[in-house]
Amino acid sequence: MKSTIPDNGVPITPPTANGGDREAASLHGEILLRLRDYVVEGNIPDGARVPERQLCELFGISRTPLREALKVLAAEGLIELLPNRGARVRQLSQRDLEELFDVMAGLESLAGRLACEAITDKEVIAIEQLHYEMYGHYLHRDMHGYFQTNQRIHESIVAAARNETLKTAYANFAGRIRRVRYSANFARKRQRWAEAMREHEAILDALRRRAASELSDILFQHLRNKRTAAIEHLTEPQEDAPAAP
Amino acid sequence: MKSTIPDNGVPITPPTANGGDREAASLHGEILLRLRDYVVEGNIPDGARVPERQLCELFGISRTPLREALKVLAAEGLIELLPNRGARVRQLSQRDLEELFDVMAGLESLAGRLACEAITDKEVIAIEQLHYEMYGHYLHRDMHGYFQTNQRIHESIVAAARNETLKTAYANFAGRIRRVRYSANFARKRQRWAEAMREHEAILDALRRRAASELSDILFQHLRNKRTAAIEHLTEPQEDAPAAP
DNA sequence: ATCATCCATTTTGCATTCATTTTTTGTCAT
DNA sequence: ATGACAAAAAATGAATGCAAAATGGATGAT
Repeated sequence: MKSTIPDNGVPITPPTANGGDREAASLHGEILLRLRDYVVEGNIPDGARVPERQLCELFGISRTPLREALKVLAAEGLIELLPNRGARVRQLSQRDLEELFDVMAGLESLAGRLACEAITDKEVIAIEQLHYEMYGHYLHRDMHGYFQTNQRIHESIVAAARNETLKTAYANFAGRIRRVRYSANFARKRQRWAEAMREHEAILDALRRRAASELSDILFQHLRNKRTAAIEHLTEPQEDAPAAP
Repeated sequence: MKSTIPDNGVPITPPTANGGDREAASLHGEILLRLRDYVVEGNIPDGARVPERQLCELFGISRTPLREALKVLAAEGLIELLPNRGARVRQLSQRDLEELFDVMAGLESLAGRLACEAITDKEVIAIEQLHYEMYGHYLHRDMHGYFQTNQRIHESIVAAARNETLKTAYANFAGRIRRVRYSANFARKRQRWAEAMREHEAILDALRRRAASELSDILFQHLRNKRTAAIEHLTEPQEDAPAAP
């Protein structure tokens, strides 16, 4: 007789679409991670077909695990599956991007709200540190450093929300956008940069006061503005380098 | 020479994990839909292993497409993959449920915000209609009807957000929760029911005024309260049937 | 009786094979 | 040359095969 009592093995495969952790016990899991990076990093042009056989050679595997990974990437929205015509890299329309940014904004807005309930003083201080670091990058017009620190701040807020489900979803959507960022590097307008700094001040302030609703609002607006800048950048490609305040 | 110019075929496979639309050109897509339903409807007990071979017989297919579907369901978070031990239905801890509810709350909060930007008067009126209908169910203590209408209201709000990406993500998370709901039927406390009605009044009011931030707040709080009720229900199983106001 | 060990059976993971469909190439008529 | 058509080649999607691992049960020691 077969028992339906759950066994207590440890799940190795990520519980949900997962770009963060670098674990992989099975071949298909390993391939999933590698292929996702491969696509996100833009090794296949937008809208181009995913060369199944070539990738098999590249990774040194058979088609079965690769195809399994493709199905997952399709579910994540990174690629599309065409009936009898394999997979192709999903080309995001401007509308798609707007939608993605809005969802990201919603998730971060949520993260801020939850963070207010759970964040420790120590964590707030750490974010303050990052904020000043970022301000330094801003003053030195170091865009790369600025972006990196900016991202760390947003990640810190998501981490402070104490919600793994949210974190995973956030990582998933971030991955989809990152792919676009690789091809078209988002340069911000000077004006927008100063604005963003001010918004970050407000974020920090609301976080200090644990003002959940307020933080939620500010974060959404902040991401919304980012969205506008990004979309504008896509339509009229180049923009001036940022200058000091 | 191979061209990298995108061909213009029509993608049939859902762009992301998709429980809503009933399309499927490929076998694995068909199986994905059927298997997802099969799991969500609770045909396999919590934490039990997913019998690969049996399901193949049930669906009349070979293992390959089934295994592909399993990988996707794992990515969606409905099942877990154990290395060399197949798949098992993911058992959600109380913490997992709390997280899921919070993410749902965040998504609906976002939906409300976006809806305020895009919703038409006609749509608002339609939601008002649903609201009165729901009130009728409330007065008649028709819990089933109440739930159904309630769900339609929330879906209407999500639809009014005009964001397919959001809608898809919402459906995905809703599916994960629905599985739990099948096993433990969420009965609400009488007091909570009256409260929920009041909250819905406020939701409708904010929606009429297109008060984005306010609606966002109310929706989050509304879902938060739902969460509390649901979790309480899980720990102390049964509760009284709702009475008239 | 309880527990550990070994072996048969089953299951899993991946590679390989096979039937279709699509894509490319080649031919011919205009 | 250009286009239509047909055949060859390649690809996709699914089924099958095979080695490795896990499971279950029998055996034997304590």
